[in-house]
Amino acid sequence: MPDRQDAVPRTKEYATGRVTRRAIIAEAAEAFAEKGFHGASLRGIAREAGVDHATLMHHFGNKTALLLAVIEWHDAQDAATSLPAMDFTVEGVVDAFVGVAERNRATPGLVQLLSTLSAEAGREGHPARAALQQRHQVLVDVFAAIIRLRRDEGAVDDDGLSPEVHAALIVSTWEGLQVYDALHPGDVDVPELLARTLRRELGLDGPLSG
Amino acid sequence: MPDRQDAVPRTKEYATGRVTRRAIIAEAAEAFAEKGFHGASLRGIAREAGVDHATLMHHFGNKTALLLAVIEWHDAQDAATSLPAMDFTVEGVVDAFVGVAERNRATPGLVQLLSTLSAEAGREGHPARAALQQRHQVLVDVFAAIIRLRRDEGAVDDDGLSPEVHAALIVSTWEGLQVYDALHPGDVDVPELLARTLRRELGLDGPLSG
DNA sequence: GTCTATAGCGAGATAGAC
DNA sequence: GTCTATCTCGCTATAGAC
Repeated sequence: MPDRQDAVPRTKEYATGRVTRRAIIAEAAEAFAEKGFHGASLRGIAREAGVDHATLMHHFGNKTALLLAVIEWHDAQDAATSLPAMDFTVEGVVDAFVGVAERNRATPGLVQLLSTLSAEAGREGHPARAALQQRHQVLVDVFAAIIRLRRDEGAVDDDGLSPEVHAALIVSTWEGLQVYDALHPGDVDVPELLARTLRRELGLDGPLSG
Repeated sequence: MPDRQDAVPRTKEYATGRVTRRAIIAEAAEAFAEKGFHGASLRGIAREAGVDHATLMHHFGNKTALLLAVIEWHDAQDAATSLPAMDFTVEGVVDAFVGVAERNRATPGLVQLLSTLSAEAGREGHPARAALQQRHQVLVDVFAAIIRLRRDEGAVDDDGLSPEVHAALIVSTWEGLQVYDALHPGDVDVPELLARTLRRELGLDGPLSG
């Protein structure tokens, strides 16, 4: 695998840096998913993208920020099509998120990277902390709203937990399942267990049997 | 903070290397919990322990192995007192593990490190993968045995999941809660939510009330 | 044999020149 | 916006001390 110096043609748009950024992100997505976060090197990614190591650093600042850019780019492809199409009903929300879990099976490398990042960002001052907190918060807000709705409908009974805490418990289970699945391949079926959890917690398995 | 070269006296036991190992582990535990896995440097830990960087490498091989040694050392202090005292009843198991979760609150740095390690080890070939798999398996075995017991007793109904998968779901929830807690401090009460989850899944909240 | 030290490689990250 | 130079780091290989 010698020089791919000219994989990105030096067009006018190239001079703006956008092509450079996108080329780096594309190479980084491949490298991270293939070799893992620590296994991939910024020098190698930069070389494959046809730029210098310091140029990559100029655009992204640090390795974690580059990984975040990769994840955002990956999310944008998924969310742009799936989430807007989600109707805000209990069944719609469950189907949408189970669908995300199912599509995640196609990119286990990125899921594992995201799990690692979530755990790493648990430390104050981590460069990705705010982004990961917001990422969780989006899920918690959706689930908490559904839980409130279902309690008002009488479909689930109030267990004494605030809807937000109950939602956090669901999100934690989902994330924990992804970690467990990566560590014990084949032992658990993440989309199925997520679906079971959601149906039970959101009262879709019959009147107050959950 | 200049040289602490002579923090460990050159006694006869020192020559066996055990004192050196323990001194390194003690410094590593402090450094990892304080600065995180990547923030702490082996050179710094070695310097604080009064040995050379290469000496540390000789004893532990790599940074991850040192972290594992720290965690094993931490576990040994906890497990040696709590788990043998656990009676193998449903209440006993729940109390024992909720107790572990409560004691974990005292060392959030190490818990966060372990969460990160679990996520990282989700990649094949990771140096700590086998150790983390076994660590999970111990928990799954205990919970699966209890679930079997409770099903035989008729205290919980068979939900169609194997006891092992159901146990894996519980372990995943616990681990996920620890990650969530580190990322959103104060939003969730890990021991309380673990206790709720265990009581519900193991049928301690009344006859088949789920 | 057991333990410790030296030297070097490639990595992430920073600073400054162009 | 890009590159050169430099820092410290994890890690390996190898040799020396007890």
